[in-house]
Amino acid sequence: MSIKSTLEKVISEDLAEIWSLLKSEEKHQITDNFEIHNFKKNQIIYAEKDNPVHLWCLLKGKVKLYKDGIGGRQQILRLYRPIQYFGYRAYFAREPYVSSAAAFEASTVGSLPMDVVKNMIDNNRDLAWFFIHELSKNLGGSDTKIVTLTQKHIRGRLAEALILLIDNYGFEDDGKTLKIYMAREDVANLSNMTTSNAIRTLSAFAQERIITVDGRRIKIVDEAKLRQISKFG
Amino acid sequence: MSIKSTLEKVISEDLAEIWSLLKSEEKHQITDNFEIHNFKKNQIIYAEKDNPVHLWCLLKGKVKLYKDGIGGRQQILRLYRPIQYFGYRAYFAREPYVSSAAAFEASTVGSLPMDVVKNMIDNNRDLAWFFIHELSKNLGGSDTKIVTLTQKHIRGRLAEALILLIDNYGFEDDGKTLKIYMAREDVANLSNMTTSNAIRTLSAFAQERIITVDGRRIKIVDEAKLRQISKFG
DNA sequence: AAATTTGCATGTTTTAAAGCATAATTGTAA
DNA sequence: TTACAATTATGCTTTAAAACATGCAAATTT
Repeated sequence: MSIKSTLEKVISEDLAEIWSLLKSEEKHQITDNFEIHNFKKNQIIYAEKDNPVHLWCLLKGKVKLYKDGIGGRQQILRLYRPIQYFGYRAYFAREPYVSSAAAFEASTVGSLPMDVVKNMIDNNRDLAWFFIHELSKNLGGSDTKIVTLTQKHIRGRLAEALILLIDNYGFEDDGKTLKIYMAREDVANLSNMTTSNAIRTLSAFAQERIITVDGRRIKIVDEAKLRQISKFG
Repeated sequence: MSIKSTLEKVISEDLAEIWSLLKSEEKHQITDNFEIHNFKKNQIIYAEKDNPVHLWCLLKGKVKLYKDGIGGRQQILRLYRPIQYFGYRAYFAREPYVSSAAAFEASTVGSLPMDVVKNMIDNNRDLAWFFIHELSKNLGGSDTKIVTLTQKHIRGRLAEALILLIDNYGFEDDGKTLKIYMAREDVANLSNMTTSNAIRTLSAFAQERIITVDGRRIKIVDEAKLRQISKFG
């Protein structure tokens, strides 16, 4: 099977959501310009201050969007799973990236030049709406995050982070084990706390039988309790 | 002069940015559906959890977009000046508002039903781009805010808030006095701190001759120093 | 297998900011 | 004009979380 037909297969099978919005000339535009990249665990896909050139599409693996802050502190802003798109905001805002993207684990990512995307939006109303919708959802999420990360206490923030992980990556077949395995440091960077406090608070949750922890394997035992802690703050 | 022609005048003079993007049928659609409202100081324009129905356009005055958090603590997310648009994000995200909008001072605001806006976007590529661009800029701003509000110290956050006020509302004719007069509580809500600490830190800045404070009149004496404090954190 | 690094865990100390109390001042309504 | 409420100002106390220190275990490298 040729590279090109493999590509078309991957694209047409995996990009369902956007793909179905496209006309056939647009599909050609994509297959001609789409490139597939493999990133290793922790490899950076793009970095803050870079100029946005591509739309990125996560095909396989997990990707984090984060921002480096003060004293090496990192804040994870959003998590991506297949099939999701990222890296387009800065281009639309006509500014360099304000955040960085890195592979959380070995990942396969497709790229498409943003000028191609721009042309497609110009000629496809549905595609324009797709991005308006995505941007609007993300903006609501970030506005909400501003308040929860600044006002909730450590336990509330960690509970919320765990719920985010559930919503984003779901459970293993047992219906309890989180389908993402991340370092304590990343858990901390997700919930705006130090690594020490992430460890401490995870231990506390385990002691209270809200979760069980076995290395990076986290089992959610009492999701209701978790949501309750998240709400209180 | 009839109400309608007044309206057309107001609209065509003040809505320059969007207006110039419109075709003439669209202009009629607007004048037929556009309503003008007056809000008193501190009056709420819409509230969190409401369903978004209108696009709002600030014609005169100042408006804050904010979110009520824990224990009555309020976080100001964005500030609007004439002529700016707000209230559309939630509609595009197909969800209720996650934040509230209130007049900071006596303000005049125009409203236009979002279904009209939707139709216009469907038929006007430039208008689609206008919203994609606005949403993208706002998302970058919120993502940045997440990090500065969680990681910078009080002085850095206040300095940043003051710079935001400069950028948003500018100076009086003297080139030094901030063209917005807000309660210490609002300064606090803008920079994620308690009212006490906003007062304390403003006093500290005054003592260090970075600003002068006379009631709600804030004069920026040393903007460079302010930017320096904001950067350090 | 030994050595070294990396990540996890937990206790102690320090500190930035919140919380609370109390005046002083200003604005506002009766 | 007085009376009342709201806002601003300042000092003192408390506390949540960071910072720091140390130990242990697992994973990697040599």
